[in-house]
Amino acid sequence: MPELPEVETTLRGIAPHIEGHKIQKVIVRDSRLRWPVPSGLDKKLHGHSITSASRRAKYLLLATDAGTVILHLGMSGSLRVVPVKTPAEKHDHVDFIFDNGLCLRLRDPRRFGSVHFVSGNPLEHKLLNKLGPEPLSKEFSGELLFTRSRNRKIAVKTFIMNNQVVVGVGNIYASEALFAAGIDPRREAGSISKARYLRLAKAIKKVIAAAIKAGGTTLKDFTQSDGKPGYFSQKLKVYGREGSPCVNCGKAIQQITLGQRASYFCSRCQR
DNA sequence: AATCGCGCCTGACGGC
DNA sequence: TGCCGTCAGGCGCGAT
Repeated sequence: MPELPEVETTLRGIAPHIEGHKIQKVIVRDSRLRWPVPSGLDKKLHGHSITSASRRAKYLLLATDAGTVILHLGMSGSLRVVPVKTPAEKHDHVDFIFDNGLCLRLRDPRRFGSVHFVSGNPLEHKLLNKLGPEPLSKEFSGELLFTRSRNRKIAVKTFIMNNQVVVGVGNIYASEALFAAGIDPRREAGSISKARYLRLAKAIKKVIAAAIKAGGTTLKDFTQSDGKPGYFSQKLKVYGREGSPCVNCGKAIQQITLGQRASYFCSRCQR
């Protein structure tokens, strides 16, 4: 379940191996991802070098002078850099083979991920052009949350998970940030004060930055078979801890469903 | 415009 | 041991 920190960790792991390198071949073993992998990728990309690898929200952007590959890891996707002769395993759907003997390999058991190719500006792509600010950018602030939430009746947790409000706040970190800010996830977004949104924005930045830092600790092994970023090892204070004592007050953490998604909180510490 | 609920998909897990 | 039902979960999309 890649959240933004895992995608960022992936980016930092793969970028040094692929930037500036020429694509020799693209192999699509299974094009049935969330949307069909575009046909003719090999023809479009053959002979072109990656000019930059970057990220927008949870989308990875691999730019060439012929166009940009947009990748999303969905629920279960992972990207690894492996020696080109490494045998593909089950669920290894797409390979980008480079002239440095390495292969960028997309694995995605549940196939919720996707691969796109655009010849123009990738940020104008339909999936990207309505996205809100990056959580770690200065454009994302408590002011923005407050302004955008006026007259909104949805639960605040659902609100901050809306990609048009702010990107990259997934289910885990939404719960964690609301706990850190002391806000009940069920509260109506439009009823929360500016002061509390200032706290919440800071909490979102803090929890995501900490998770990226934790993920970074495994980067040195990124080309090895174990491509799992280590952000799960960071201590989650509420997520997945139903029934366990709150780290602040000891009361049992509760699990509820909001917007068809598991949500965890402390009813004493979060109001 | 805002909100709600669906469905894609497979591995993990619980029950028998 | 094996089979089956259930669930999770990002997120776009159609319906309301």
